[in-house]
Amino acid sequence: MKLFELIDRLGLLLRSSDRRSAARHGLQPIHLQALRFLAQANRYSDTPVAVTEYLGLTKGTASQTLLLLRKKGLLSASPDADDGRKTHLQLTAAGRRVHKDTSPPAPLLAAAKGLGSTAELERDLEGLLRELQRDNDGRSFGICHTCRHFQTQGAGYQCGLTGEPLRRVEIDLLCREHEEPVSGS
Amino acid sequence: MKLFELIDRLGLLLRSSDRRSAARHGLQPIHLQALRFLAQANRYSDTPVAVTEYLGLTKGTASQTLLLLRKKGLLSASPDADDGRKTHLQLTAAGRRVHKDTSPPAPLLAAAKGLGSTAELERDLEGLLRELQRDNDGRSFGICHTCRHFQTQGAGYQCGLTGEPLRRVEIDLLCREHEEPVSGS
DNA sequence: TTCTATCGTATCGACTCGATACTATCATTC
DNA sequence: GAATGATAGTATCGAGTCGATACGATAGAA
Repeated sequence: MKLFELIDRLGLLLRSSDRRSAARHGLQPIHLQALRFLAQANRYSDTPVAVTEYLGLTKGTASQTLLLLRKKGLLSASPDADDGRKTHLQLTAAGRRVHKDTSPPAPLLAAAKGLGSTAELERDLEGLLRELQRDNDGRSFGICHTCRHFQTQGAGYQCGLTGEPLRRVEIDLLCREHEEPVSGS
Repeated sequence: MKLFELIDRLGLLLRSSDRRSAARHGLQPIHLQALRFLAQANRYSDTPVAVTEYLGLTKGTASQTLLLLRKKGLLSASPDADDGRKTHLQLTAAGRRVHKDTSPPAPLLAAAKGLGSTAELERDLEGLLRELQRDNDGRSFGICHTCRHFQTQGAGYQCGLTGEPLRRVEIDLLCREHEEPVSGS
């Protein structure tokens, strides 16, 4: 199972690279992961539960991590207008600075340069990812406009699941409710 | 930088999968990583320093992790015959059982099945890996017989760096001193 | 209204992790 | 041989992750 060893080792290297860049900001690797996700999450996915699912933690652990990020001033929180249980999280200016400084890690960027085209590599990894997350928790966290529920509405867009209209900038973000289109469309 | 996001997410899923299977044995993900490495490490690499470098930790942290694995009876340690500073680590029968049960993680195995040939994927990942570890700490931890110092000696093998003869089973193991062959050979 | 599911926080104990300090052994140099 | 420096490993400390458990608050359904 050579493929596993390669991915495993790659993950190890990226993690230790993350550890170093996180340390520059007084953070842990998991904090960078959380910031990366929230920087790309749409309005249905910028909440503690979504972070919990994405990072594969329990909600208690995720809550602690997010609390620390808020305390450090990298995240701000605002209550949902309609649902009193929900909290929406946004990167502050400081949070965006940290995110920009650490994503993607410079070493990987350099490494990819020496590889030429990455198109088929990306296709293969995508396939692997889809299979894995089917097993994991069922959530794919895909990009909004590639979703089964994504609809065009005249000149605009809307989500078929919630019925809400979507702004242009939202359709490229990650969504917790994302589902692969039914095959054969 | 789509490639980064894919690898990042893949690493996250594997890690959380590791976390679950580690928990079944009362362990943390890092313990599985250590066992995986030691199960493949040759006689120059089955020591705490090698684990330290491979996992990208500090030696203090690695020492603690290994101590716990010894306390749990998954690793045994024996002093080096020639160098009083060195300690060699071996998986015990219990350690091998845990390793077999958790490597590779079942979900990945299943995911790879639906992918067909993984040859070019592996080639690409290997290239990426080589670049990354050049940046990281310089050590590639490659397989003995692919090393610049690997030599055949009559019917046997030997390491050109230490001058020691190598047994057949050793030449497929990972080595801390591994160096890519000089190009053009 | 009651029941249940969901969202989020608080607390506890085991463990990771880096930093620092320390011991012991080997290698080099004088 | 003795001093010096490099290498291998351990011990301890504080901050933080992490799962488990418990809890409170809101929402939705029966």
